[in-house]
Amino acid sequence: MPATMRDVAEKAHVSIKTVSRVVNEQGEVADETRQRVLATIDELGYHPSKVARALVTQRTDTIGMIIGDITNPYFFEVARGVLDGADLKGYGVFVCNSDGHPEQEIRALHTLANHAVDGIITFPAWENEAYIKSFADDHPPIVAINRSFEHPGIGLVLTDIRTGARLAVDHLVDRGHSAIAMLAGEAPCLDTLQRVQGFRDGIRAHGLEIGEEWILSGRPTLSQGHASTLQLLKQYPEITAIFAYNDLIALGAIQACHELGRRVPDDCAIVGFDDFQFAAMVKPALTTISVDKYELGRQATTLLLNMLHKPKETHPPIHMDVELVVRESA
Amino acid sequence: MPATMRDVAEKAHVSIKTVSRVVNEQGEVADETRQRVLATIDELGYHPSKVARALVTQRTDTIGMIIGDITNPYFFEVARGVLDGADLKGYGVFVCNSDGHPEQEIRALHTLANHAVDGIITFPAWENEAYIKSFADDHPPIVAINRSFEHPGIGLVLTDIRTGARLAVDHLVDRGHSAIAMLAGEAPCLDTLQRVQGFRDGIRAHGLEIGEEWILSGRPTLSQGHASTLQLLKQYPEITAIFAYNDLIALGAIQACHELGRRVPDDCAIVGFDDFQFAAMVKPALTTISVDKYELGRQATTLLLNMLHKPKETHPPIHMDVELVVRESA
DNA sequence: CTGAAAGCGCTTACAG
DNA sequence: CTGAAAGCGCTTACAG
Repeated sequence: MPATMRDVAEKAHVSIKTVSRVVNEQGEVADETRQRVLATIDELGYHPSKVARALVTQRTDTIGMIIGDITNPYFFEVARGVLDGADLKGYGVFVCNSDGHPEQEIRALHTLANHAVDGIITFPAWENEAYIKSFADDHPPIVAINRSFEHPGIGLVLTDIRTGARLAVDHLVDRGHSAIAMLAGEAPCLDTLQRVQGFRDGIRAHGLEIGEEWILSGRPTLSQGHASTLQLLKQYPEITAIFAYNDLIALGAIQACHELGRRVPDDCAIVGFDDFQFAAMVKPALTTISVDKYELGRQATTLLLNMLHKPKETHPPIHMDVELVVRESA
Repeated sequence: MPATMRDVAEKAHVSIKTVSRVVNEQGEVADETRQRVLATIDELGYHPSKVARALVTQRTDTIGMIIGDITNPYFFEVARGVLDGADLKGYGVFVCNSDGHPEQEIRALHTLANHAVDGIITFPAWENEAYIKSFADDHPPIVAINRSFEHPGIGLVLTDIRTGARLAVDHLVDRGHSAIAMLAGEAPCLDTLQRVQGFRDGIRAHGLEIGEEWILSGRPTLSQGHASTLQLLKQYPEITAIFAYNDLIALGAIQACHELGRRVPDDCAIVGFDDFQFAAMVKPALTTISVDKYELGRQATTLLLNMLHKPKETHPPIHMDVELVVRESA
């Protein structure tokens, strides 16, 4: 039985509308009246109901975030940025987990819509491109991270992944490697495509030749990285360097190297991607491509809120830079 | 302009109430009518508005979660369990971040209440004990993790921390150590208290004597662990083993040992707490006290939902076991 | 500067 | 088996 606006109104001997006015700091209210209402609000411990307000304004002051793989630390670092960015602007965050399944992402999209979030931030499954575009037509704005889903109502935050992959290859070549393999992500996803493009850019620029069979796809997990590396190095022992889709895969690759008696980086150099929270703490410390994930989350939130508040304007994609961080693994 | 219940009703030539009945699967509806309504719902792509429903039922099918330190992987592993547990029961999760500040936690509590979440899961700041208890009196149920806040409306999930600390000491003594220091957490918090108790239990049981100056308090972060260890080992070089409040602190301690030219575990053994996601991947791999954080999150959610659905019943605290995991650091 | 009425999109008794 | 009325707690024009 928390106090309602009517309770405040009665106790303060004003109309409900006047209470609403002082709560929302809108319209002129006599100073004396305002003080009385404020005092009553305080006395009753009144907090306006967001639910009731939402029903009429159609805004909930809430954004939804769909996280792909919740065990991947990358997402949590982005999530931090989103949470902070939203909080700063008075928005709450409703979190869903798609576990990387396209159908679950669609379910999450509707869960969020039913809860009437004002906007959504997601790392869409590439399979959902068409669905999300049509979803955006009659739903709140969406910010898609690392996807080129150009469409009205969809804002884009894009990491310069291709350049990152290129930097990785350049570094490996610098260190004298020419037999460089790649552990890619899952197939036709932009994250993977751009890494592969950057990888090929580098290989080509340095006049190397790499067979397709040295580019392996797989889930972006530690165990996948482990398994793929085992397979790769057994089949092609001549490989001396690996560029991994992300740090988790790189970690798995390092484990595999240990098991195969290959020292990292001496017998096999490994470059990761993301520069996740513990990249510097593992053994050997990861050489990796760094992305400012927190800032990415912040930017995504800023973009989304801009889209909410200025729906008429165009909101160009935001680009995030990458950086090579050299540690021990390559 | 998503379809409303009235739109469906008009198009299907029934009353709004009948639509409500089929949506909620309550009451008898003629089969033919139901089919017609269902078809119309599908055709219009109708989704019931959670906010309208919430206004009348006073339930939002949403729980709130307040995360302490969002950079600490411990919380995210718990969060995964909460997210999954809630999703399984059709609940959404509204996430707030308190950053470990008591005032921010209070703010988060009210944000969640204003959004009318049905219940709240939090790792309360010990300073907020009184506040949270009185908050619980006229607000939705709360589940507090690792706090002995016994109070109506507050459910408890408690990790057997004291035993964990004891196991750590036993292990260190087993390995021949007698000069054992402790890097505790922040002062009068239950997490710290119980670890210190368990630590003293072990020291006493093995007939050792440890001065108070070998028990250092500090924030549960890597950099704090680093700084404290530097200070500790410079001042008391006779120390050969450290029990750390959590894995982050343990990691910092390991770094510090490296810098001081002390090998881990030979010159200084280190035991952590939590068994976080990368405990096995760091160098050296962490010996630590393992807690099933995911399960903890699941249990907390189950408890909260039970409290929601069976408010009359008593809901005894849930206890989580711990386990010693021996790796390389001790 | 302040208020009475209508309505946001649902559900809850109450009838029929 | 189905419907008309009231109301959840607010805000939005519209008056005065």
